Amino acid sequence: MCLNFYIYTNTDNMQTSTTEDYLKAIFKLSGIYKKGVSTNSIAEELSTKASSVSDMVKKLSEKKLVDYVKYQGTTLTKEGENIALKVIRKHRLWEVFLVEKLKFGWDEIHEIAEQLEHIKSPKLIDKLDAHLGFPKKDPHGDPIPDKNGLFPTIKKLKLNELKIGEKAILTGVSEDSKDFLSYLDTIGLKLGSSIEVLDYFKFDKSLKVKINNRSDLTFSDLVANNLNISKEN
Amino acid sequence: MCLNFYIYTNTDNMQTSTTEDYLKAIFKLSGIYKKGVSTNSIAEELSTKASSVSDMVKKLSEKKLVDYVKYQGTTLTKEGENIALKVIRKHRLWEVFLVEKLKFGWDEIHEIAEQLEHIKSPKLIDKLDAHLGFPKKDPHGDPIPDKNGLFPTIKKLKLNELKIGEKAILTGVSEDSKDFLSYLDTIGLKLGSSIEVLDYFKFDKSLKVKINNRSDLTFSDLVANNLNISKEN
DNA sequence: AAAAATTTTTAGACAACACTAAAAAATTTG
DNA sequence: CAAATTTTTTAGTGTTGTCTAAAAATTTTT
Ligand SMILES: [Mn+2]
Ligand SMILES: [Mn+2]
Ligand SMILES: [Mn+2]
Ligand SMILES: [Mn+2]
Repeated sequence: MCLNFYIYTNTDNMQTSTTEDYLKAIFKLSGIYKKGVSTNSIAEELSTKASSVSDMVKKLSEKKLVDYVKYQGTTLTKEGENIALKVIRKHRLWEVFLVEKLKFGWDEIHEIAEQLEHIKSPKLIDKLDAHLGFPKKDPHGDPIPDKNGLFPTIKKLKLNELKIGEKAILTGVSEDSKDFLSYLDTIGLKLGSSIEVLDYFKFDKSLKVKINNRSDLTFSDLVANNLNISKEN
Repeated sequence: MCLNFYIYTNTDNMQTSTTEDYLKAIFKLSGIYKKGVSTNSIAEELSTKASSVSDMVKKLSEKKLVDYVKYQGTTLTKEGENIALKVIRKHRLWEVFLVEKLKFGWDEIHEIAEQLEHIKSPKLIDKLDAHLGFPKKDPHGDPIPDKNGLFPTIKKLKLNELKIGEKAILTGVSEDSKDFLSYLDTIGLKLGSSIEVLDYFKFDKSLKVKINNRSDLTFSDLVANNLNISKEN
């Protein structure tokens, strides 16, 4: 009887799309700040207010999805991380679908995937995965977690870490906004493009680069910081 | 100034998935009862309580999506009907996707489509439509409204309207539940199957039928009433 | 280490939706 | 047509998630 009570406690652990978005945001921010994630940073990531976040992390903590101590930030529990990884898997697989099958541009898919990632079905995602041929990366170069939430941790090298004269291949982007991605489209930069650093200006940290051995142009540090690369040779 | 006010009034007419489901339910029920749709019937269709429906139709009426007079039932306005038809278009296109592309059975798709139909994106559905080759019917034989909400009104003939000796082709089903559809699967009945009425039992209105010129079996009136057919010859 | 600035939490409201119980209206029945 | 039954609405609550304003804690500055 007492055992029963224990077992069935917390069994109704189905998430709303809101709680899924919170867990995803905390997961993303955990990769950046290694300590507990700050209330303000979650609020900014989700375009909401700190007071709303404060309320929510308290509730997530009751559900044992996060560890939260007042004034000391939030970290995911194993359970919370599992849920976040499942949502990220769904988000990235749907993004592949939108680009590969429906022919959307990589700059148009984020908002749609933000909705599709919350569709609940035990079978749907694995069927989608198979339909897409078990892709390993999404259209932005991000790795897709497998059924068990595992994916290779690729050390991300940013374009602004290169020295003058070095060459690299674009392997991913750290920013999914339409503004950023359609700018890359207009300059002809896509995953796999080659980038050579021609010059570096100390004043504003901007870079003069040559892309695809053709056009010369200048990247601000902010742009360069959102371009993930792997060094050539 | 006054004009401005008028124009921008009611401009924020974005629906929640709840209101979309209400509008869809009212549309479906309007086809059956030609008068105003009763509060109780909406409640039953949506598995909710009459008091909740009473609240909601009042709100939908304020948004000019339904006409509602206390104690006299609810009907869709033109605007409400347009929204309902868009949701139905999305539901049926996603069902085609799930069966044709992801290889789901027709008995597994209803609940998933019930979620997918609420995804908001101006471009998504037309791209999906193109990807699927502009299908005209969903996996249950229901017509798919076009971009403008138009679809042919097919007069539905039900199996229990046939006389002994008549033959027909299964063109659709009026019931989407897994229980019903997987029963049809086990007896090998699918869209396009031929059905011949061998006998009719007055007592319970059940029918003895031969399907695909092979097996003989008996259908209750309830089953026969959910099988849509077109007469052969 | 006190003052100032920033971050975080609490308090109090609100909107959307759902529910139960009870009241009111409409319909069916005898 | 009055009584009984059914349908519908209202009243009062609860839950989830959001917000603003104000209080409290923490961190930074001087
Ligand atoms: Mn989302
Ligand atoms: Mn992505
Ligand atoms: Mn739905
Ligand atoms: Mn259908």
